[in-house]
Amino acid sequence: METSETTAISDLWEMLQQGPRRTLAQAAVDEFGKRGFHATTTRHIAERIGMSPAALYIHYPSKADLLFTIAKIGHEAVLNESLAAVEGIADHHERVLSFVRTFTAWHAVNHLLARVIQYELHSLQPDHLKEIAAIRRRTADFAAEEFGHLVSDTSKLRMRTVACLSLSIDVARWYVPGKSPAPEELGAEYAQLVIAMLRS
Amino acid sequence: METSETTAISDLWEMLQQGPRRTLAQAAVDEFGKRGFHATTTRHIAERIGMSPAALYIHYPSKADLLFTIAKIGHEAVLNESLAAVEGIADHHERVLSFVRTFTAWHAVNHLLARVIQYELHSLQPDHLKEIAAIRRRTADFAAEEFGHLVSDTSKLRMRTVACLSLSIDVARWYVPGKSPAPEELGAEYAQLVIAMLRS
DNA sequence: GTCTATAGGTAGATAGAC
DNA sequence: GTCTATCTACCTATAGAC
Repeated sequence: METSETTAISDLWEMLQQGPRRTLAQAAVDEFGKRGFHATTTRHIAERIGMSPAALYIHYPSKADLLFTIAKIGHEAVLNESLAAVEGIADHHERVLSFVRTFTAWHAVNHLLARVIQYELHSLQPDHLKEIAAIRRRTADFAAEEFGHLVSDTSKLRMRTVACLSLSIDVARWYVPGKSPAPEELGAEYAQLVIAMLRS
Repeated sequence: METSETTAISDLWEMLQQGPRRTLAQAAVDEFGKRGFHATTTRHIAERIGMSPAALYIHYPSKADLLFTIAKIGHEAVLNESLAAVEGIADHHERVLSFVRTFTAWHAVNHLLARVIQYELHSLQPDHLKEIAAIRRRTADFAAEEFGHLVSDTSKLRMRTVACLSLSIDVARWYVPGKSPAPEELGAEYAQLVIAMLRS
């Protein structure tokens, strides 16, 4: 089965209709990802797309809400792509391979978005964080269930799950397009490493 | 050999004489680590130790310089503890085990400091970043040399080194004292995982 | 060396014209 | 819906008393 990553990635922003609302969110991802949420001003975001800072407030009630929108889209995208990656695969080993390939490649391709959703949780308002945490829990639970089929010692499942997800998430921190390995290559390599970690 | 982690950790701030300069840096680590550099104000830091915001500027020329001081101390501590961890050990396998145990445990014990030094690089001034990058390179080179003795396929050494260091560094992101495994336990477990990754 | 008070700058957000 | 102009608040950093 083709994983049709390109299609999935172009669908990433589908829940925002195309137009200024989407354009602003995409610009904000680049700026937040580069400098961090608090170091980024509404002027940075607006300038990047040739608008005035005031334009942001027509489409979002606040800068904080823009971050929340991005976080929600990003986390739902990771979860949905992970679920889709194992769909129709019966063999546990193959399911884990496909999941880790997809999860890792996603963090490489979308490394700026990934930085925002993984490293700016503390910048979310409490009510926003609560909603985001629920999505993250679903992703972690899914991973634990998949990994569980390959870990014999159940007492080690929790720590191994954290470690395996952690390995792929951290790609967002160091990944440099052009310099780092291609996302699919990295995903394939990391899938092997995760298998080695789970079986050890 | 006892790794005498406690001693090493208490020596972490040795390059700052005890007094307000050290107190300020320690308070800043907690605040920067919790909220991020740009979200933290000089008032947050000063209030935590019962001083006025102005007091900071007696001991540091700027908030940016306080971050640089912290980054330098942190990165030098990681490097020095890593080098010390393998000292006197001849067997390559044992050296890697000891290094990973120490490197991982450091990021757990000092997870707030680790967050600052690993996730706030983009908040450093260009000249400061250059100096910090040099220390990071020494640590990465050291790791690559140690790991190199356990990786047969040399074409994979670079990616494996990134992955193995990445795994331990990301501990700083998710570690919660009391809830997460004890640092030494985590270090021992991660050392096994790294071995599995390198040998696979 | 530490404080209070404040200068100078800039951020998020709003008002009102078009 | 978008802009220009601006308000209010707060942040870094300094001045000057003690």
